[in-house]
Amino acid sequence: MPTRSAPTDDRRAPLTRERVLRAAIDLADTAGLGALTMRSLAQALEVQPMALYHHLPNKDAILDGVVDLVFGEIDRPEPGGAWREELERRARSARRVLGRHPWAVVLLESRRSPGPATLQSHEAVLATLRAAGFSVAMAAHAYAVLDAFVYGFAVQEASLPFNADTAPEVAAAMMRDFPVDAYPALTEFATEHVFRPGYDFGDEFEYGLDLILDGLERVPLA
Amino acid sequence: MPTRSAPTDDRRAPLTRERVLRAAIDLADTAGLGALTMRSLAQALEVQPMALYHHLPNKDAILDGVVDLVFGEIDRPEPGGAWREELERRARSARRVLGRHPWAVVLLESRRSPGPATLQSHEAVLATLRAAGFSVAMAAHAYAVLDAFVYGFAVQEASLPFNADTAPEVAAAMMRDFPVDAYPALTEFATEHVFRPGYDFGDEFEYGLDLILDGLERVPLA
DNA sequence: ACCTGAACACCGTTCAAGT
DNA sequence: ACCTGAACACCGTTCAAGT
Repeated sequence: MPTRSAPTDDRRAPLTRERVLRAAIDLADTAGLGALTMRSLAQALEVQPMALYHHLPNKDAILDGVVDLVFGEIDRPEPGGAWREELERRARSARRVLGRHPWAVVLLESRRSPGPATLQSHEAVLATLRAAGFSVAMAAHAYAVLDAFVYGFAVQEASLPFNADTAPEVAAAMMRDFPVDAYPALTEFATEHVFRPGYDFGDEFEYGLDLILDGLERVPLA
Repeated sequence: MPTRSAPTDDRRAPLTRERVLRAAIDLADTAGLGALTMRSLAQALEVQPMALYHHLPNKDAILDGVVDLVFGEIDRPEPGGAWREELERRARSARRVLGRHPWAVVLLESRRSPGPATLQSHEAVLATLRAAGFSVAMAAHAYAVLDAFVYGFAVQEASLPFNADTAPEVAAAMMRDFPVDAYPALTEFATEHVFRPGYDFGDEFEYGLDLILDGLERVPLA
């Protein structure tokens, strides 16, 4: 180990594109996307705001870069492997990564200039499907339905006002002034299922993923 | 008809919550979500920015209100009807509405305080599933996978940099400096399918919707 | 080559005031 | 009751300058 303090004194390391993007992700993870401003990012890096513009052209480029790093965290399927297992692994990884970076969910699918990690991710999925015998048209169908589900689920999960642990308190608060008569099915749904101890919305992910993969398995590949 | 000019001189009508929200939707439809600021909204209503605060507490409340109006545009399924047809109709309607208001896609599932139209929408879906014999647990599965797909698809569609008409030009521009060797599956996918005349990403919606509804039909309701 | 300081044209929002 | 004017504490970004 040449330098023992590499991880701690990197506030003094020279600014690089990489360091700026990593700091941006840290900031969004801890304080949310709204707290990610050029000024707060500069402060986190102990530098003046204008120093950032020397490494990235503008804030949009920072968001593009950050999205590509997040895409890079998602496991890629192995072309040539069993397609169902490989796509399952990728889907679960995507959900896990987006769980770590909930602020990234709205960014991921809305950026217009994909970076290399994003392209490699798409490449790996398509190559896996083609290697398994899917026609180009069927691969398009499969990818569209799978990705819509994975991202849609991540959006819903990221916006839940509670998790499995905090559900009881949130439930009590919501029910206090909820017009139960106007929404009987919703009330039944909440009181008898969603807010019961043991219910975890996250479990719906595996159900939906299986349903979609079952459907893709049943259909002719060409 | 008591007043012949009701639709045209409503710039002079008194400000109401309703008028503010309608103007906000118009502004976002024509100029995007980024152009929706308190100041631009006030200008569209020919009023000073601070006048808005008399009808809505803050910008967040405007976004909440706008989301609820958009939810209100989505057809609700009829409980007691054939569940598959009813949910299909709702899903198609949701996609159409989100196509009209692409800026709303990122807002719809990320707001924390649902309005009455949002609650009625959820109520109608759950009531339809329950009336068709789905158990509460199965209704939760069905709703989660369907909604994740519908919103996820809308997100993807809203962020496509092209539509069926403009695809050829966009394709040519993208291919000019695309590293085809690094992404062979992606290149094949683009040149032999997605950018071919006649391909419409929107058609993937019907494929995925059918696949999911087929899956739900096959599964026991309880 | 890399960073800074001051400024510009924006934000959402508060507060005190007008009618 | 409803709207306004001026101000505050923020934004992203440009431009000219420092080392």
